Amino acid sequence: MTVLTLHAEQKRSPGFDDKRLHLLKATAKVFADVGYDGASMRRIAAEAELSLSGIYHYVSGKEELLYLIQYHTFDSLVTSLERCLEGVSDPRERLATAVRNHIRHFGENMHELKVCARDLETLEDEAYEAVRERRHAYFQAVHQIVGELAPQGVSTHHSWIATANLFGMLNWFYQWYDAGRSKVSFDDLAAEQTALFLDGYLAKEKTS
Amino acid sequence: MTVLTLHAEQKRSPGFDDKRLHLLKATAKVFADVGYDGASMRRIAAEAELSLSGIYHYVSGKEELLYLIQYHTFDSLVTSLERCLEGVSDPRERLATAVRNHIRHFGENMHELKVCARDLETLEDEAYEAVRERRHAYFQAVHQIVGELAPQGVSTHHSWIATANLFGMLNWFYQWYDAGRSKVSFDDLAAEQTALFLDGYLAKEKTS
Amino acid sequence: MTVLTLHAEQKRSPGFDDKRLHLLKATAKVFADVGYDGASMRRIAAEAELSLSGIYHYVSGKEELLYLIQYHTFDSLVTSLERCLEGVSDPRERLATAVRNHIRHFGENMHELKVCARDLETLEDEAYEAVRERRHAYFQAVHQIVGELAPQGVSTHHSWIATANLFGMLNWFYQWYDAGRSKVSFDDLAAEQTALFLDGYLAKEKTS
Amino acid sequence: MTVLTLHAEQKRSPGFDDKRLHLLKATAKVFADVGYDGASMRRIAAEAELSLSGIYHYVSGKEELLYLIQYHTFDSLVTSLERCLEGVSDPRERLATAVRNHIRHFGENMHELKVCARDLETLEDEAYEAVRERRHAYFQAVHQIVGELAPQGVSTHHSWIATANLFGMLNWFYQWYDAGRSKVSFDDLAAEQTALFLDGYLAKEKTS
DNA sequence: GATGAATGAGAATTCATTCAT
DNA sequence: AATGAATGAATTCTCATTCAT
Repeated sequence: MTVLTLHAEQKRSPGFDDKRLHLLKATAKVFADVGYDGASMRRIAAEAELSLSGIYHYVSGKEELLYLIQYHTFDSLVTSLERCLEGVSDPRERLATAVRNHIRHFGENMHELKVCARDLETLEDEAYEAVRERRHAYFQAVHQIVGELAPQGVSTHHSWIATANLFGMLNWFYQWYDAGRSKVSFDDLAAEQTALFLDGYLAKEKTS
Repeated sequence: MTVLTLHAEQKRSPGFDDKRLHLLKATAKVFADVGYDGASMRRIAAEAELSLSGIYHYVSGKEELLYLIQYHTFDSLVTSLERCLEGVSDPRERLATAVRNHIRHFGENMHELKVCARDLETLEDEAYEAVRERRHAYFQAVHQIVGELAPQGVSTHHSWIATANLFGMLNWFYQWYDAGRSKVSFDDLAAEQTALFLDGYLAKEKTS
Repeated sequence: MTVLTLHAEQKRSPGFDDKRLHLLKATAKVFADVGYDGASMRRIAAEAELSLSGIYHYVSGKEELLYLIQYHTFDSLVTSLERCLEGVSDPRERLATAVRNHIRHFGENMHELKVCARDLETLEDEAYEAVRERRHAYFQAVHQIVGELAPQGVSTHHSWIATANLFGMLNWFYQWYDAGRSKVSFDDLAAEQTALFLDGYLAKEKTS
Repeated sequence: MTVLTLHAEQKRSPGFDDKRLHLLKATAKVFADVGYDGASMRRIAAEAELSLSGIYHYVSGKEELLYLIQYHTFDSLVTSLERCLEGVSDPRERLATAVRNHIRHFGENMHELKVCARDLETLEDEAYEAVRERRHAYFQAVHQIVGELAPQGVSTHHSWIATANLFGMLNWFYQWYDAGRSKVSFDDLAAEQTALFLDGYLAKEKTS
């Protein structure tokens, strides 16, 4: 697969990247709806308002579509997290920031995140590894924030599992959050999840 | 679709149900590995050591396979939860029991649970509704336990979201738990997750 | 490619091999007409009076069709040559026998031979090697006969090139022989080619 | 198809014909490698270092590429044969000259000749006829030389078949001649083939 | 003169399913 | 009860070609 090389800069005509982004957005929508395997190139083409073969001008195939979506998503998460954390030093506040960043990103790019959750194991070989690297970079960034919350002698193992559970809380919400009907704003939800993680359900209730 | 009627008792030859169970187990393994859409009946047949057309003796088609796996899974969760809770009255202990039950079930039926998480929205119409009903029954049972933890005036809305987050924590673990390598036992993990939910990360760390 | 393993015995239902042979005949006709690349599976299916997907019951794909035709052809040539040569010891007569065998085979299986000539370099890897081995076995058998014609100190290099030229004469005839119109019988043609090779054009003319 | 009209002079910009020749050379290489049907315009463009659509400035389409290559090849053979034969009157020497001319041409334009051998029947209608006319002109020229070798009462039928066999010998060599490895020079090969045709294998061996 | 974008037609192949046996 | 044969529909992808720029 030459998926990776395609990610490298290939200056093409102006507007090329815009249209490609448009295609990726449309694809994410379809993938989110019916999954990678359930999605047909025909449907993607329809969603992107392109001809079926037109897709292959922007992308080498279905796999590359998935790759670009996933890589881009995790890369954005890493980047935006770094930016959000600048100048924030209080450990609790750092966690709150990370959760808020995650949930906002989720809310604004629900389709993409869903694709990252559902079809994480679909890619293979180099493409899988490239996504995995970004994903781990993001996980480690959050893991470090969690670790710094309780510095005195908490094992890495403990904080690792806690981080994994935190991500469970955060990521699962695509399963129950229905943008249209829900009455919780993203920031409120993030605050609630931060509190739940930091102080637990009962403690939180006392203070709320 | 006549998926639902097929679930009703149709006494066939002796051993029929055993073989059907065997088929469902094999199917769950394949679905868990490559997803519903990615799975071919041929591969399922191979995994179940049946001929391709032999499958259609036990089941009306691919959709019914998914239906039976999902319905059975949520139904088992509801049933086993009820049995586990018998005689347990302390609210915290009831939650611990529920979590333990969930995680044990998860651990022993990882394939099926993964199929329930990944391909939740694949079924349609009656089959979807039937599964949804069992799923909600299970959710409500746990939701009630959560609600009873903080009886004085916590809004249903709050406890609902807390329950959803709890399920996120619990269900996400198929994404990171590698049966072979992990050093946490299921019960230890359940205990940790219960503590995390009840007292939060910091509180837990103090007492551990 | 699993092309080679498929050639191994796989006892299937009775009649399977008959139908497969029928398919191969039809395929050879199409390949001979428009070449391997120019042939569509649709057209092959039509020629074989099978549904498009029905082909895939007998054969793993287009490549295997080509492989089976070519392997079978060279294998038959080797086998029939051996049988024809039994009990023939005069060197000139042995050559005449070989040429006659070749041309008869050609005449009766024009399509297949054409496919062997035109699309010799299409197959790859193991399939190519397997065909090549049979092809070389056949070439060597004829080469040996040629070598035995002039035993006293003719270099292998000379006899090799002479054999190659002989095959040129023999094989090229699919380019000019039109079964319908031609007035030469296969055996007459073979005799003429043998004489040409052995004695040259002028010598032959003197005696004819 | 307007293939034929395009061959007529259409004075375009200076350098046009040079570039077109370059394109034809590149095309012949690709056609020789993978055949007409196996060749894609994309690959031809890459080989010619042109943009895909740039090809259509020089040529009306894929078919015309094949047409030009084949027509040009047979036309060159006719022309160069005529020139070579000037002043040569000995019948045997005339044949030797014709063979030498053919093999030299072959050696220097292996790709083109291969395309003429393999994809002879691909063109249709007018384009096919135009090539066929040149091809026949060439065949007849050689046929006449062969006929003159044994003037006294050899039937045209006999000499026709002998000529066809001669062409078999000559043309087949693209199947076995590997420019890199072979130790025979083109002229030596031509001499050997002339001798083989004139005196046969055994006679030749006596004198060599 | 040259090319990137775009596309309709068609390619090989796989799919879930049916049915005669 | 069980299965091999068969198929229509749909899959991803490539093709030669056109056209606006």
